[in-house]
Amino acid sequence: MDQVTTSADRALHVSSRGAQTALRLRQAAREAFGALGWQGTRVQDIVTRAGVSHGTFYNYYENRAAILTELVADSHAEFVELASAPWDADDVRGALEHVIGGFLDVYQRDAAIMRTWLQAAREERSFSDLYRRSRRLFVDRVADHVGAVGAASGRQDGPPAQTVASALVAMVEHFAYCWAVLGEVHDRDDAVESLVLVWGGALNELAGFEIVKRP
Amino acid sequence: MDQVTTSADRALHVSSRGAQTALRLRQAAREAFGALGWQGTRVQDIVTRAGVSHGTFYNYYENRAAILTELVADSHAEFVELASAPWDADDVRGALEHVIGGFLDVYQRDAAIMRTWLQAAREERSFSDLYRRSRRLFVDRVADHVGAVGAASGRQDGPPAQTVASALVAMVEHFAYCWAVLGEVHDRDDAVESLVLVWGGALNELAGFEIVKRP
Amino acid sequence: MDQVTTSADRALHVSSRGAQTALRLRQAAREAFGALGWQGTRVQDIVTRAGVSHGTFYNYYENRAAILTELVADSHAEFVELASAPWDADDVRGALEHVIGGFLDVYQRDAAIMRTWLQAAREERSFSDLYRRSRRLFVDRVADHVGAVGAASGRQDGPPAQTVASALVAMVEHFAYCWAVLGEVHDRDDAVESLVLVWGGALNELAGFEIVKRP
Amino acid sequence: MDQVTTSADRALHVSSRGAQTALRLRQAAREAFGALGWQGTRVQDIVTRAGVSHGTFYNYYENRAAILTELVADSHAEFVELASAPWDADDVRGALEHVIGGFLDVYQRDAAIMRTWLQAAREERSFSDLYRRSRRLFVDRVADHVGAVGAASGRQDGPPAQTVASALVAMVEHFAYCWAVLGEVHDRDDAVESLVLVWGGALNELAGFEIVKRP
DNA sequence: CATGAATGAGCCTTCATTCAT
DNA sequence: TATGAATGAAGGCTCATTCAT
Repeated sequence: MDQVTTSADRALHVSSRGAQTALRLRQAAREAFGALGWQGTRVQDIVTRAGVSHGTFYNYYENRAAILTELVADSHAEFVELASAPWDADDVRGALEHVIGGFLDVYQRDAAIMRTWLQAAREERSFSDLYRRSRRLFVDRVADHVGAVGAASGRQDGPPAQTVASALVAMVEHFAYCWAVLGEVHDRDDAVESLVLVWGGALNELAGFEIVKRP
Repeated sequence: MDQVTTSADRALHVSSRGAQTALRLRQAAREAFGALGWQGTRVQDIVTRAGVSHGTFYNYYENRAAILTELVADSHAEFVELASAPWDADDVRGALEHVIGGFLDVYQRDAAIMRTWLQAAREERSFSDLYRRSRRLFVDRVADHVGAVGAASGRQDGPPAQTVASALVAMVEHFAYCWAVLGEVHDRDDAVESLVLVWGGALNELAGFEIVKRP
Repeated sequence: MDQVTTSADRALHVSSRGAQTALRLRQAAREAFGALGWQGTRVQDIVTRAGVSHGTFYNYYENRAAILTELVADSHAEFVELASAPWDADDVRGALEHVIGGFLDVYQRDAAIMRTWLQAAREERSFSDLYRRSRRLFVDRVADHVGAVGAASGRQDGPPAQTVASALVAMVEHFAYCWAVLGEVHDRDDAVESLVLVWGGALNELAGFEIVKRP
Repeated sequence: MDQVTTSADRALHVSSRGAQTALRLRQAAREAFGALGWQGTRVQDIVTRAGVSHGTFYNYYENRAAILTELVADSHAEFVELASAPWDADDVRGALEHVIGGFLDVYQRDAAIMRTWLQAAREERSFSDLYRRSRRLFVDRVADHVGAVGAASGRQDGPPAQTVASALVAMVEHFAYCWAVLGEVHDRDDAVESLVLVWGGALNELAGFEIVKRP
């Protein structure tokens, strides 16, 4: 009886026309967020780019955050995949190059969304939660490896694997941000080499021998 | 009506009463920004905390950005000092521990301002410029050292010093952010040890020998 | 392009399928208005309950008001019938009990519509006109009786029959509203007895003798 | 720290200028509500009449409902006073004339607000609660009297005093509404006489003798 | 007949900033 | 210097209604 109805009970958008419009809105949002940032983007900026009316937006998304959520989900999925990729224990350098290179590539391709995501994370809980979860995934995975290397070395006095892992992930992540979002100039392959060099140096320190060999 | 008002009316706030008010506003702003963030803080939030009227704010600061600029300047100065501190070339480990530890300490003490600064940097050019300059300072300094170490090793094939330096600074910086702002849990000394371990590992890689010795 | 559409396209809804849909819409509207009130009910709330699409509504009704008009017409017809029912002049008490009891019963059964009708009457002229006409019917009829009773008493100094009648009808009507719509708790038979008592008392006053006898 | 600030923390309006503006807003609201009703009145309609800007309204009232609440409070206070007035048990007719006449006068003077109040009561809980409380006050008071009269008569078989009282109050109230708000034409003194006649007739029925004598 | 996507006018509310006192 | 009232631009969101399929 007293059932509450939301604007979402309006449309399912299963038709091809509806799907088309949703797609155009997403693309328009991607452009708008990229150009104007999270705070700078008004719903108006999105619908103008999409060539639809203001009201149409609300047939598809509850608000500005909802559409960003969808865009972010795509990037997030790619990171999850990267973080879950198998790892060649016999070729640590190769594995590092692959994962770090992949990370930089995804980050650069989605730079606009990454920037917006991080902006939004400052004011909307859902985005910061997703960011934290995303980061967690990498840190935990890295901590496993770091812990294993440290344990194999037989030395007991090193710093916690979680802390080392947090530092390594922070490096890659923020380097990617400075490069892809802030526009710091680096050659992509130099970047991978540098990050692998640092990461490898850390592993060598922990292992006590050259677990990551010079190329 | 015929009372003359001079431009000195809105003056330098050198009187002790004016200075008092300005101080209270700055402290109130620090609190407000810390609690509500950059986008979340309205001028109202500041004046309420300062116990002054709305209009008074504009006697001292042009707008919300102006007061943050002052607060940020303090933190920035500390970073400049850190980045310019002398460097003991004979005790690289000790020097690293000192600078990195100092950085973490400043960051944590000023966590609220750092958070706000970075938020504001996403939408106001002046803050992002200051951030870039601040970061540049560290990166250049580190690049000098990294370059020197690499040059001493006699090897020509390593990655650019600027890129390696960017990665190392990104690591410390973003680790500090995750720790002090996002609330990731790490012991302070473990954090320093971890960061020094990674940084030292990188230098050792570049040097080709143990320039940074195990503790 | 060259397909011709005739006005018959939007036609009389005489087909069994059309009639079905119209019926479902009316029932859905009855539910929706009952649950959400006049201002609170959107076309969406009706079509959702009816299980038809948004556009379909407008194939049957011009707007929200049109469908309420139909629902209200039913209730109105019942009141007209009540107001026009024959009146047993020899058993005034019995006649009063019958009409007042009938009024309460109709009012309670249609409480949801009555509530909505009166809400809509505050902002749409057509509904308030209908309300006025409906009320007029009762008042005029009662005024006839009151006038007759007063005239029979031979006294000339009483208040106008129209005014007394207006008061009596207002009593029954608003009591019914408070009971059926606002949820004031009264036993149905006590209610009839109370209203008849007051009404009868008034007639006795006017008649100057016990035209309405104690039960 | 995380204290929430509302728009109400903005101004206290203790200055004469502020009080002036608040007064103008209230008068403007009275006019606007009177002319346009509850649903029909936009904040814009109020500020235009008051000759102030849109934003100014929100310096004084949280929203449209807040300003009506203040206006309604005045009328409500008058009803409370009426309902609490002393009652001359020796001159029931005089007492009835006084209270009923007073009620009609207040109702007519505040007709615009009464209309708006009742409109708003259909959709905002606070207004309907106030209405219920207001009505309750009268009904309870009347029920006491009706109960006393019934008890004095020694007859046990009458309807509940609460139900009779509800009917009597409903009569006066809705008659006043039809007269003052809907514009039904009645002479004020005839109206009082009619209502007293009915009310008195009811008391006489209950008492079993002429407790309310013919004038 | 049914569908549901598209439209856009319209209202509410916030808040940075100005300015007369 | 301090005050706080006034301003008004700006943006979010709703929902009745239209219309092509």
